[in-house]
Amino acid sequence: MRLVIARCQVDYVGRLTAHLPMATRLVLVKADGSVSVHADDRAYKPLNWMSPPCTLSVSEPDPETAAALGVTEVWQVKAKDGDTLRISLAEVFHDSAHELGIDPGLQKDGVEAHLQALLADHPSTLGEGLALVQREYLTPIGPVDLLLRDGSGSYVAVEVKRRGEIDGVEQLTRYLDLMNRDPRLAPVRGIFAGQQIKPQARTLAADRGIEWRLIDYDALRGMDNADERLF
Amino acid sequence: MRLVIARCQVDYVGRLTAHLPMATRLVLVKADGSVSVHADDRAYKPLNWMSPPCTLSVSEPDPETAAALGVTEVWQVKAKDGDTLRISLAEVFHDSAHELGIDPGLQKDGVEAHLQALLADHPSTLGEGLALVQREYLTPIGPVDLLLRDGSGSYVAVEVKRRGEIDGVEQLTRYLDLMNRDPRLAPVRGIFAGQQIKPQARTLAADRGIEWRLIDYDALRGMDNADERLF
DNA sequence: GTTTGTATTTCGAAC
DNA sequence: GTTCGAAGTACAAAC
Repeated sequence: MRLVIARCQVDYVGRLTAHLPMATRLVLVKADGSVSVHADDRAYKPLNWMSPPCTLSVSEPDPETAAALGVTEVWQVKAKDGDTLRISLAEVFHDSAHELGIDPGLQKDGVEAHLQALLADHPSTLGEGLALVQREYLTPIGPVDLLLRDGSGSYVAVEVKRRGEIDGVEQLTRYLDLMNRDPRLAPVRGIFAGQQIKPQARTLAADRGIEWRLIDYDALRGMDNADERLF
Repeated sequence: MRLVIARCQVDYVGRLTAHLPMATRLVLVKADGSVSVHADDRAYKPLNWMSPPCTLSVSEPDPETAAALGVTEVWQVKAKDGDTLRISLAEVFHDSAHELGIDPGLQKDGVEAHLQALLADHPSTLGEGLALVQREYLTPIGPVDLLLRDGSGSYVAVEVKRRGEIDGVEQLTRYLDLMNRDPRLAPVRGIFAGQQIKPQARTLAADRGIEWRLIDYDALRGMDNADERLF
């Protein structure tokens, strides 16, 4: 990885045309050839970037820009589809290269899938007497996250979201409409479950006769660990 | 901005739980307090990050981790809602700080808007005998980029994209369906125009009876300059 | 302040 | 390879 701190001007021509006036910035050139330009704020998004695969070529500035802006070097980063990032470097304050090696990669925990798995193991969290029939129960328009059965034998369709929003309620509504047309399943009621559920999603769910449940992920995980310890 | 290249282990607890095993990475600490951790690939997204506002505090590792992993320093980055990024530093290969100042910011240039303006000025580029009726012709479901009329007086709806993809064809299809229900407009035919048009967009357009046209942006701009010179 | 929509989205999985 | 959906999405505009 090469780290360059320099006064530079950046021009991008590709999906849009963008221009960064001359200022001091960090330019990162990574081992995969990708290039990014960072300002001194914002953690997530670079000011400008070129995703790999792309190729960097260094050239001299034309005499006028060299004279006018003090540009000493021009980096041209090109993608296969012609997208171009042009970095015109003036003063270079820092320039260093480092060997990093391949990263072992991120281990994620707690995504929607895990939430679904935990709820599948502990369906009673969603309501007294509920039992799992099937995960990812397939309907013609897609899979229902959890299909449960309550104490009286009625089916319950559950949609699990990390953050419950309106579209999730719409999705569950479509499943319920469909399932309730199947005499082997009907009547099916719905539960919308999420770590968070937006106010409007709650309102819509209630309006559709769908129950909603807030899920305490940490508590569920605790139950799971307790299980592992017990058995 | 502080640049640190170090062997480190990273743990994030917040909206999810994530873990990065010990490896050499770049850690960026920006002037707004934000922190990001980069591997030696991918331009856009850091491996891990903490968005501002957040606060960084440095502490000693507990003796066991210090002994086991060689951790010499622990950085704890906390957001207001409790999200925490913990960076456990072992070997530090590089550590430097730089004053960058406030960035003047990105200037985006709407190529699509310009393309539309140029085509409005030169509608015959899209076909013999075509003349402009209106730009941004409003339908109940949104504006059609260009409404033209051909030599026989029939209307032509034009959708302009820098990169034509399937969704653009779908959009134009909706406009055409609607406009063709208006007896004052019907029959309306469609032209899908773009600097690039993806193969599947071409296929879909053809299938829908929509013509597509590749636009030479530079040539159009040339025509525009020529006009300015003439008049 | 909250909701909605966009992004040079990126990224991964399913098909 | 293409399409679809999720993301610790981030980010800006509209309400």
